[in-house]
Amino acid sequence: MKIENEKKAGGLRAGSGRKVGTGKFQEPTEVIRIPTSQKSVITDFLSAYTRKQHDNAFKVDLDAVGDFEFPTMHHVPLNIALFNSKVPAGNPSPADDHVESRLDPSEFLVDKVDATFFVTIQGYSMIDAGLLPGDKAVVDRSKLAAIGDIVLAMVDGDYTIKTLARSKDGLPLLLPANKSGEYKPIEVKKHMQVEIWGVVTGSFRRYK
Amino acid sequence: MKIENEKKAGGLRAGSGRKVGTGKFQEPTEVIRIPTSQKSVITDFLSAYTRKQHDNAFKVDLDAVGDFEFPTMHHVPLNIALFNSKVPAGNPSPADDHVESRLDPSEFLVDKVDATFFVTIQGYSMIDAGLLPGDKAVVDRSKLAAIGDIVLAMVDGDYTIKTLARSKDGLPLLLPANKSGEYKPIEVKKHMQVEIWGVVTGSFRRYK
DNA sequence: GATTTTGATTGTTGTTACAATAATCAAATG
DNA sequence: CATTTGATTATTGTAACAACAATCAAAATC
Repeated sequence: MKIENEKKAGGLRAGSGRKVGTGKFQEPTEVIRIPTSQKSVITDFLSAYTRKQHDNAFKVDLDAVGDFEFPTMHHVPLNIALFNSKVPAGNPSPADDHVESRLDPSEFLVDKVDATFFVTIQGYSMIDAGLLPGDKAVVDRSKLAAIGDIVLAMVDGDYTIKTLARSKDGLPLLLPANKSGEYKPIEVKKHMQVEIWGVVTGSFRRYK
Repeated sequence: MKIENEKKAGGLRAGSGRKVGTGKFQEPTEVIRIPTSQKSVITDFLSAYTRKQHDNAFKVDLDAVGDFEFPTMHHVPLNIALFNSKVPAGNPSPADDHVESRLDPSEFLVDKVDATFFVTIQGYSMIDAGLLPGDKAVVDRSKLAAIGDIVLAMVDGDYTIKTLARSKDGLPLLLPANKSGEYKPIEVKKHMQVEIWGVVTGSFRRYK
């Protein structure tokens, strides 16, 4: 037996309904079309982005939870000879002695695969640190930035790589490494939106 | 008055219709939902990606005989999270060089494993080429050295890394890359024992 | 009066559907 | 033989959707 309108606990409520920003991205979304081959790349980027959003929102240690993760690197280990350039005169052969050690660039450069990403350097602001345009900077999100570290920071929406320092009044300072003086230090003021995304732990490049 | 089937130049044609891969991305696409704030970042990434696809199209066409196939030469698992640094606001220049697809540093740096070794840089003679003391230079012995290449040479029993050039009289010249003038070019004379050991194809370092 | 239940309401999200456009083919035309 | 033509199929941006999740305050219950 069904009686209509017998009970009505619900109904029209002013201001009811789900609130904006309660979704995965905590902000409005939209739909775009992408090439299939780049889907995983973009979803990786977005998972990193959402992770950051959640980090900032809750300030909890998500590493313990392990919900979010970068793809694991299926890496084929290489072991390539590293030579000491002070090889004594004579006829040294790379196949023989004088091998300082054997190393794999990926293992050498990357500590935590799931906390590491690469950024391509633009501009000459860090040239004195040996970072040229086009170089790939290895960024480790898991490391705590210390004074003197080269860091990837987002300042008012733009990414920049600078040396982290502290000004006399205690506020953070982002220093370029370019003697020319073309690039100015960024003093972090209260009103600025600055976030340290990670510490630059290494770099690599190709010449040819 | 309409007469049906008066003229029909068209009609069913086997194999007719638009071909796959004729779109902007030259590959299948799909739809994903993204946070609105990241739309420009992702569209930048995609525009740079399509630009690269088009650049490569020439090479592909040369040896592509059968259907459409991408040169899966590096089907080797290469990974690590993408990051695409945002193009500075107000700068509409295409972001080609900021595109990072998944990257394995070892794959990126080493072409022929058997012909590659590493040398640790000492001294500041190549600092303007971005080679600092302690950096690991990637040396490929299989590549032919050309004028302008950074090479590992053995001069009278000592190893040195310099830029290969040619002097006015046609003899090889090994140029340092250091504006300070502290390091002098090495003019290769007849009586000298000079051997090019390989071409420096890349480098890498750790900061922390 | 305080707490819990309830149903309408609204945002989220992954997917599908669609319409306009673009590319392609071979028969028909000239 | 070159051009026109209309059917055909892919592309692509967007709209629509369905299932779900979150929220509210009235109603029911304690």
